[in-house]
Amino acid sequence: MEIVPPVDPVAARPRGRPRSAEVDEAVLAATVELAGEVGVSRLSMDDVAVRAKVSKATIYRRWSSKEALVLDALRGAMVPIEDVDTGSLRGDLERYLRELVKRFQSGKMRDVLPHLIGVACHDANLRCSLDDYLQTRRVPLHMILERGVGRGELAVDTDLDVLIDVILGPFAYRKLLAQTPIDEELVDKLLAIVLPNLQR
Amino acid sequence: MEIVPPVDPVAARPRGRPRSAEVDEAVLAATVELAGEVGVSRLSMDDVAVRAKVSKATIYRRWSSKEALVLDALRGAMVPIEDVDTGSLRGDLERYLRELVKRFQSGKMRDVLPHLIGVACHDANLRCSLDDYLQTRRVPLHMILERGVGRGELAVDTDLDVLIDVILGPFAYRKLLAQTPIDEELVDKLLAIVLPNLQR
Amino acid sequence: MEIVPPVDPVAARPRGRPRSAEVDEAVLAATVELAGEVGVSRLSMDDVAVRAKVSKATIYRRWSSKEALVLDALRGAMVPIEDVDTGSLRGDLERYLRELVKRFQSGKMRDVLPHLIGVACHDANLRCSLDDYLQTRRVPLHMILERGVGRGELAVDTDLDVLIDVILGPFAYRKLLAQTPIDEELVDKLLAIVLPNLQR
Amino acid sequence: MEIVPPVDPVAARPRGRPRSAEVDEAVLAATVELAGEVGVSRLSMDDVAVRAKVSKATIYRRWSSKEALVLDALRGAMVPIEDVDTGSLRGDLERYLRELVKRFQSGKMRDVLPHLIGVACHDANLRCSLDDYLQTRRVPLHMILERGVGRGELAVDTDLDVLIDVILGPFAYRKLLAQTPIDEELVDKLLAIVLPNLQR
DNA sequence: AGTTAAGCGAGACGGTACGTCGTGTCTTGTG
DNA sequence: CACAAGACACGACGTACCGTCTCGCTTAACT
Repeated sequence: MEIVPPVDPVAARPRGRPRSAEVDEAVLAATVELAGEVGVSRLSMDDVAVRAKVSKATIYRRWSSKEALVLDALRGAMVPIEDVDTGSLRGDLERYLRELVKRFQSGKMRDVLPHLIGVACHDANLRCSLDDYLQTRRVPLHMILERGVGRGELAVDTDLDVLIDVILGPFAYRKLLAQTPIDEELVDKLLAIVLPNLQR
Repeated sequence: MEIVPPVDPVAARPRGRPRSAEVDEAVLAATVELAGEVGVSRLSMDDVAVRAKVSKATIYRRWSSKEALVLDALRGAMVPIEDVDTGSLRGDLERYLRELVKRFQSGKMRDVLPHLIGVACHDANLRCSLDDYLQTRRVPLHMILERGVGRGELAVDTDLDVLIDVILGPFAYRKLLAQTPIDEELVDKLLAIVLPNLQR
Repeated sequence: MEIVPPVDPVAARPRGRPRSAEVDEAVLAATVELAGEVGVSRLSMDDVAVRAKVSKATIYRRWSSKEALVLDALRGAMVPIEDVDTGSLRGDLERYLRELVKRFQSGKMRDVLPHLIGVACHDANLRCSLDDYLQTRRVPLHMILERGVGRGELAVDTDLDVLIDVILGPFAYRKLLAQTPIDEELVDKLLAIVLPNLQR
Repeated sequence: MEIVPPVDPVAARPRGRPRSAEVDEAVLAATVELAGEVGVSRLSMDDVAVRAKVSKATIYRRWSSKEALVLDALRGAMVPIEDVDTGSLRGDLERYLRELVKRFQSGKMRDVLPHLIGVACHDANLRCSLDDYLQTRRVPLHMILERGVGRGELAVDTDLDVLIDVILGPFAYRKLLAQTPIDEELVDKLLAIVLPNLQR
């Protein structure tokens, strides 16, 4: 999303005044603050600029649109879930999903995703970044499931992608549509439904 | 979403000139047309008014915002799925989900939902109507599952609501987030995961 | 301005329900009140209708436009100045102008005229009624001046119309443009300038 | 009327991008054009914006309302009458008033004043600018009359302000109220009434 | 007494303009 | 060059007012 090209460590020394790193921080911080306060769709670039004590042009020099900025802020605010091998598929999944619940419960940037998916419908660039973002949730899950296959806990011909959809689907559904709570209970019941059927 | 209160079955005739039914039709039709042509977010109230040959004030008299209107149009465009008892849980579910797939595939109003859920985050009224809308999908499913419990195909202590989340979740996930295809294959694999003991 | 044709005492009996006289009063009263409170240009027909406890259609059945109504209200609020023969041109003029000053000082409907003249520019109907209204000020003056000619206090070839313009002009100027006070002092000084030059 | 504060002669350079002078010109020109074509009251800000190839927001950044804009345009369109000393009060006045007649006859912006004075009643800002505008007509007259006093053509104790009201009053009356012609004849007869002792 | 045409209250309606807001770009002067 | 400040084009927003209309009810005068 960033406009800045990947800087070649040597050569590629851009000419004039270098970009201030403080600006990036200030803008992202202001974005997170405002998104939390008024929601993403009522967050305006002018407000972000004022809050970050930065000019709008400076923001647009780094992010191509409001959504690009917000997505970047979201990504920054998203604490990754590292994949730990607990020795069993059930253990791995349980650990992973409990962590996921924690992420969902942390209030900040709550309505970011709902807003972004609407915009992503007609913004290929954002669409792409959003996919990218989603992978950070899918990838560890994929590894967990692969280990399960390796251990013989899952059939070799299981379609892991669909299985991931089935596992993450309820989270998406509750978050985006039903607005029902995402909690430990959901994890337990979800695993109770899905796991027994997967055992070899 | 309509502002008109539920009409008292007896008397309760509102006083002045009654609202024209043609206006409702024209506006909803124009909304569906425009949403299909340019997408929800590029649909403007001015355009709807022009297309429906209606004044903007008239639209706002009935719908409190663009989203309220669009949601109403969405509801009208949503063909319900009737619940048919095929004799088995698997049969019922399969039939229901295959119908659901068809609904998702029909292009019109495709990006309506993604747009609405962003707005519903800070619009209690819309939130409420959206919930209402979602029930249209959950209710028949609930009946199917209840029949399954009755037949002994599902354990009596199954949490049907979570099960519905698990069934509808992958659809929501693919539609709203992953943008991956929603097709017959998904139905097959989803059922294989959720109902393996009932398989064959 | 009234749409009702002058009723032929005999014949011309209109058929259906006769118009209510109370309505006329209530509407004119409401108009005067509101014009005094918020000014003519911020007075709206809807507000008048509410205040008079009357429907808008009923108002428009009697007056063709907001301005027609306001002009009618203005005319009703305008206390005429009767012409009294004091025996001398100076006496007549002085008396008349002092009365005129009183009329200008009475606050009600203060900004009616300013508003109407703007509208009259592109409303022939109103233009006509306005001329009519202005005559009620000019006619008595004309009589006074004619008596002056008769008494030999004015030259026979004096252009009375221009003279009236000169006498009323300063009032119009102060009222509409300069917003400077219209008081006894103005009368004295005006007569001091105009009268000596008119003596035969 | 301009929102820009009176620029401090020294420094006081405002910070951001300076306002474009072309915009002012384009907007004022468009206003004069449209006012001439359709009249002030049918002139809309949207039309002005389109004609001037400028955005509405830009117009509102400079003028607080339609009337403020129109008044500014009026002021620009008003060709001043310079004061020439012809050697006599009568000569000066005659020359000045004949020029004034020409201004009134020039069609452009004809109904601007009638429209503005209605609005000025409840718009202190506009009221103020209007007074300012009126001074442009009074000041030269005042100088003429002062010279008249200096020459002994007018009594030293003459109230010049009232005299100006008497001179300009008939113009205002005919223009705003009576809509009767403002021509050379008026000048002659007005002077005959006001300055008979100086005649011939 | 019943008929009938108009008056009337309520409020929907088309149309038009309003003034504001938000996005993303552009243009200054300054560091 | 980056940056702050803020002007700018574009386009949508939701509101307000005008004058007309469409209901159902009421009121008299005429049959």
